This record gives sequence, C-alpha cells and structure tokens, in this order.
Amino acid sequence: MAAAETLDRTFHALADPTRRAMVLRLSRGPASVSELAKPMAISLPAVVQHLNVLEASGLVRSHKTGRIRTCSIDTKMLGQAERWIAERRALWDNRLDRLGQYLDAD
Amino acid sequence: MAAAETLDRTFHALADPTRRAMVLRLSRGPASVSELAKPMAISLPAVVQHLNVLEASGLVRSHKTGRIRTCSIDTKMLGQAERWIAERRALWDNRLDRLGQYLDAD
DNA sequence: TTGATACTTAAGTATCTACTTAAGTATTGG
DNA sequence: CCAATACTTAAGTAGATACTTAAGTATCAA
Repeated sequence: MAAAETLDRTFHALADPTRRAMVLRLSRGPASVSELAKPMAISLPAVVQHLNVLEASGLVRSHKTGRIRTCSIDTKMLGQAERWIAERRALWDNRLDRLGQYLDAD
Repeated sequence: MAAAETLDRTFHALADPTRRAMVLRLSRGPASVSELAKPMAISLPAVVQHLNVLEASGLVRSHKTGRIRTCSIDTKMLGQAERWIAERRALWDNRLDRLGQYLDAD
C-alpha cells in the first residue's frame, strides 16, 4: 500500500532535530527560507535540503512569490502519523484491559 | 535537551516499514524473535538488527528466558511521539482559529 | 543599470543504514 | 549425549543521508 511509503517519509522527516525545529517554527506560522535558516547553525543549502525532505513528505508546502519562498505546515500528514501511533497504542491498551479482566475473573 | 535524542530515535525507528510491521505485531501481544521473523522476507540477523533499533528507541522491551527472547511494546515512547505531533498540530490549529477570528472581525 | 538579496544547482565527502552470509553459543527434547 | 532450535556475533557491502563549498539565476531597490 502507498500509505506505508507516506508514513516512511513522514516519520523519517520527523526523525531529524533540525527538521523538527523547522516544523516547530512553522507551526507558529508561515516563514521564508531565510527566516527558517536564520537560527540554524548550518548552511542555507543544507536548510533547503531539509525543506525538500519536509515537502516530499507532505508535512510542509511552499509557494514562491518574487524571490521569496514562503513555507507553511500542512497538518494532513501530521494527523496521519499521529493516528498511526494512536491506533497501535489503542490496540495494546485494549489487550492490557482484556488481560486485566481475565485476571480479575479469577 | 535529551528529549530531542529520544524523539530522533523513536521517529527513526518508526520510519521503516519492517519495524512498523513489528510494532503492529507486538501491539497485539508479546512475541519471540522467530515469531516476529516468520512473516518477514529478510534474514533473521536483519530482524534482530531492527529489533535492536526498536529497543534502543525504547519502543520495545525484551527479556530472555532459556533460549527464547520475548519482545513486547512499551507505549511510553509511542505516547511521547504522539504528544509531540499533537502539540505542533494544536499550535497550528490555534493559529488558524485566531486568524479566522481576525478575519471575522472585519 | 547595478548591486544586494533570496534562493538554486551542482558536486563532493564522511558517515550511517539495511541488508547479506558465515560461523558462532546457549538451551532443550529425545 | 547429541542434534535440532533459538538466537548471537562478526564482517562486508551497496546505497542513502546530512552536510559542505562554489558557482549559479532571478528579483528588487535605489
């Protein structure tokens, strides 16, 4: 299924502290590439490469107006990743509940 | 902060489809290494390497009894990852709400 | 029109990842 | 005891990743 590949890309994108910092910044509102780069200790091309990873994952979108690329978050993938985790956790919690009921039945 | 590194490891662990399949299997209940390996198309050492990644991230715990290693999920890290995503999403949603109110105020 | 700004492209590199096969070491059932 | 079972360790490899510097291109402001 294609869902696996989008989860791959989303979780991979979130696995890097620089990229999470960018998501954190963007969750407060849109920003240009150089605004995103300013607080980072890495070169601008490196920032753009991280941005490409974020865009490929669908976590971030951007559009260029004049010479400025404005980036913003798209929460769709964030929601999908969150849901995947929540579902696994629910499954496990249900199992623990059933186990508890079984033990209580003694 | 050390939280960054545990998030790195957790999201990185979840970024691989084989490892997510293992988490999925384990969310239904504990399993031995060979039970985990059976449905996989990769060698046993490869499975063990994935398991090491999962254990290093804290997503999975295991203990050995005799010659059998039994693995199970630990939901603590799953919860931490879920919370990180939820918080970013909440921040963004709040911003959109404020933006909506601002526009409505016209 | 010219110089500064805001990216973009290209190319190179060190390190990490996800495998592999081969050869171990415990345990345990017969 | 001894062979099958259940991992474990080691070593090697192809490809991916996260940078770097250098050299572009496009836009805007004066």
